[in-house]
Amino acid sequence: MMEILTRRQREIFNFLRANQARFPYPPSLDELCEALDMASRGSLHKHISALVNAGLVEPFNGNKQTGVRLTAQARVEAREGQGLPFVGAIAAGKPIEALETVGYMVVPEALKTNKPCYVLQVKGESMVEAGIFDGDWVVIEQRAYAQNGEIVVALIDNAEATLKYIQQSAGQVLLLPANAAMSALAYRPEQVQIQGVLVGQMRSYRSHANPVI
Amino acid sequence: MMEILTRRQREIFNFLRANQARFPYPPSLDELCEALDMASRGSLHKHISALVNAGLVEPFNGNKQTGVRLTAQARVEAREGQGLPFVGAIAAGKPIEALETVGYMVVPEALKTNKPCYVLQVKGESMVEAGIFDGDWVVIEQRAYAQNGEIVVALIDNAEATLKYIQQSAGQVLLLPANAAMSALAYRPEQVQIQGVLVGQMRSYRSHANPVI
DNA sequence: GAAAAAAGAGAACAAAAAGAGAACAAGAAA
DNA sequence: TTTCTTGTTCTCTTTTTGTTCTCTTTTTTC
Repeated sequence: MMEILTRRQREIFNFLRANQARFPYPPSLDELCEALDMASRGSLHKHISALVNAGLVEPFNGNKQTGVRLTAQARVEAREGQGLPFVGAIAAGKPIEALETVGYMVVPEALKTNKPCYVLQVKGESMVEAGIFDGDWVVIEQRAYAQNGEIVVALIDNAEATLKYIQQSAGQVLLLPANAAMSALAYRPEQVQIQGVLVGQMRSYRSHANPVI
Repeated sequence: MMEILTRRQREIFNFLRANQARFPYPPSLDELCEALDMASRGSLHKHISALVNAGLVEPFNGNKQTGVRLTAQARVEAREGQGLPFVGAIAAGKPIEALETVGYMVVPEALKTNKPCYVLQVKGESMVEAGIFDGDWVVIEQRAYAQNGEIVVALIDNAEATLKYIQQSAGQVLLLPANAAMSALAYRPEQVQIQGVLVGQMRSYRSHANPVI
């Protein structure tokens, strides 16, 4: 009954799971062919049939319905992976490590990468000229290095975490605010630990919006 | 009784849902035909009938009323859908009515309200000082009125749509950009039609992020 | 390398869905 | 009245979609 999936079948299932938000409506076999860069509807049908058999995709003519849609079970599984960890606010004098995961926040696909990401709330005015305001949420891709000019979460002297533009050169790391009222700070490379790079930003214009689920 | 909608039926339903406030009055079948770029009223009628059957659209002759209007239930369902309609970019010289629902975008709870909302992509620099940049996505609550000081999507002379601060007084409506290089514009109240109010904003720092596809 | 399994291309087919267009009655507007 | 718009019902054609084949290519396994 519950046959084991082949590699390609699992590949297609993962594609469906990861991209269900891409399709406004359950995709037809033809549409899926294009999305998967396949030329033959018949070939794809073979795979989808296997997924139906495995209980991961709704059968077509069982319901009189067109389009490939995941079963409820498969969908729940997909949603668990949708939220990013929300680790609270980026507060001066407090390393990110000290921040626990407070909850999870659903973030649009376009605002994250396919690497591990987390969400921070911004405190302070240091990046206002970059369009990042006090209270905004930022999506951070977790990594320890950055390109010059990127906006990073940097931990300074293992004590203070800030969101700033970074400019690295031999023997010196510059952290540049986007605020004419503040000045750039220079550090030795060993003082600065990159905790992630900005990949997305969000703002609510409601007074008491609560992001966490 | 509650039949399952076909793809086209759901497509049309979503169109209605996303555009209900864009029609001053409930649209007739002919008007909808034009909006949907269909040539045959009879064909559309078939779809609308299916929606009536599904309890999503008010029956015509039940009420002695013309025009297609959603049922109360359909409005509730609008909230259950996880994504908001993404209606494309807000471009100068183009009324919002002309924009179709291009797709759907998953938006954090904190960035929307419990009223109908939709997502627009911002074109232009008129709101940079409010932290809204070219290419950002904004979440708009669909309503026809606004408080002074709110940022609104305004349709001017039924032709041009923009995102601006609004300042209404007797006999005059001011639309204020957040850009020192641009100047405020004054209109008579009847020239300005409010299409929605800004409730959320998002930005991606990835190069080619596509929210809907 | 041979055999087996998996994946793919492409054609053909039936059913469903979508669409065009005509016709008609009821009502509103001129 | 006449004219126009509205919803409604038809028939007919076109397009889309799932399904089932056969055949070829690629990958895996022994």
